[in-house]
Amino acid sequence: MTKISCAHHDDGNKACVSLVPIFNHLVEEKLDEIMQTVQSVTYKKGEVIYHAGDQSNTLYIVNHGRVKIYHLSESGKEQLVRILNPGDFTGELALFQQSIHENFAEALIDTKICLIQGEDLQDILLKYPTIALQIMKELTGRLEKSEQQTTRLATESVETRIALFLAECVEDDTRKIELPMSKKDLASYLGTTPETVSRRLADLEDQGYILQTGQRHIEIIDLDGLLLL
Amino acid sequence: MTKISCAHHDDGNKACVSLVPIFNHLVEEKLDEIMQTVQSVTYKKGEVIYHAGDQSNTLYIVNHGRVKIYHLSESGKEQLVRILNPGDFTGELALFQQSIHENFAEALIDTKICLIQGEDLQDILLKYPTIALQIMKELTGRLEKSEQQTTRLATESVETRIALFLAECVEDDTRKIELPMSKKDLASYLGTTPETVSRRLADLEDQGYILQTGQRHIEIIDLDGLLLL
DNA sequence: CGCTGTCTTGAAGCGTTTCAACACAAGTGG
DNA sequence: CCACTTGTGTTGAAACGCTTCAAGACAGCG
Repeated sequence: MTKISCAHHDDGNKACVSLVPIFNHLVEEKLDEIMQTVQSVTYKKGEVIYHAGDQSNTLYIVNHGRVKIYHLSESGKEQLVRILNPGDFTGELALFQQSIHENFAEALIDTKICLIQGEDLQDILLKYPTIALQIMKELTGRLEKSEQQTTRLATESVETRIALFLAECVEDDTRKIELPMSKKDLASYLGTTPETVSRRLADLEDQGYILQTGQRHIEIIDLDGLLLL
Repeated sequence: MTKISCAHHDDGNKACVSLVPIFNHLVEEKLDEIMQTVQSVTYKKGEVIYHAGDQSNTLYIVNHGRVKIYHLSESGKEQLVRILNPGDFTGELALFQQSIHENFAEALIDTKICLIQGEDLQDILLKYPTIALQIMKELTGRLEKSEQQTTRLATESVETRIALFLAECVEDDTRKIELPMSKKDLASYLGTTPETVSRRLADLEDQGYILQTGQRHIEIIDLDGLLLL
């Protein structure tokens, strides 16, 4: 089902590696060296990349496509942890310990992933500390985001969480946003249910803050108002 | 109120730096070098180390004492993000960007903190990549914990969150645990209210899972039972 | 086109919050 | 050392927000 190709047999990998933000400040020669250690795998939409409980010491880097990381609780409730877009990576804990995945990773669309083994990456990091700094930057950013999400779940109402999420989706200039996921997944990410998301969005629309235009399309009418909720 | 001392004027700093897990694999000579860049500050119980909104590019390492990091929402609700014990650090985002604190840091007891400026630390990391790996390990651990906490807030009931928290407080051997914080702070950490914590703990006691012995002391009667909630 | 999954809307039920009152512990000053 | 003060912890009752279940509308895809 999945296609595995070894780095030095696939020139496409070079594009892959150089695509990744954490590597793209490096000169050609170093990139070649790193490529030697990289494998790549492709997944079709809906395929599971790893399961909770799987053991692994591999770093996964999304080359192209889109991946969702989610958790299943004992009671069967799904919680979306994050979405990976091209250049994003996951599995970093595996760098330091033979660890067990807590979450599931699933390809949302056809996706190509680059793999680096923990030991290989550790060698690379010791040799090229600037890469380590890049990864640290990415990790601290993600940590900050995760703690922010924790705080919101703990202290804000669903309406406020939705409003803040929408506000963060706004690109400069345009007032129109496209939701990066289905409302079902959005509900899971925000720690609520699809029904409640639907109701609160309808409320926000009634109150004149937003306009729902299509399945995943929303127009922000009053951004400042949203942020005051 | 707070006492600032420069590293090379205070021999106590050597103990400080070598205490810190991320540094304690280094040889003497490197420690000396790092010490040159370290400042230390002491805070009395209750003093605020930094405020949300403060600008900073400093890494804070707790030498001795205890610090709580918490967030205040617009509505005035407090959310405890984490507790720092000796050897723990915070402010890592500041390494890469002149950033603004999202949270407050407050000394829970008399506390001594070591400070390293972002640029200094960046130099150190490039020179001694093993330190970068240590910090990455710490960051990934914290990220995993934060995502776990997010997931629990999103999918588990207060009772389950309390049960899981208690289970994690259990040291091997003993069944008696000491809560690492007040019940008020625990409520804030778990995203609920002191009243609810009080009620759910009473429930757990009625159901025979635990025994409340003192203000911060709980005896676990049925650990397996707790984990099945 | 008809299937399947996502989205919406309604009504009932439940867990949690809120407010208020009281018990209790720790810390302070007379 | 006790009384006083302050903050934490407990318990009750009412109110609220969210979830759940069920049924129907809608969109995407074979």
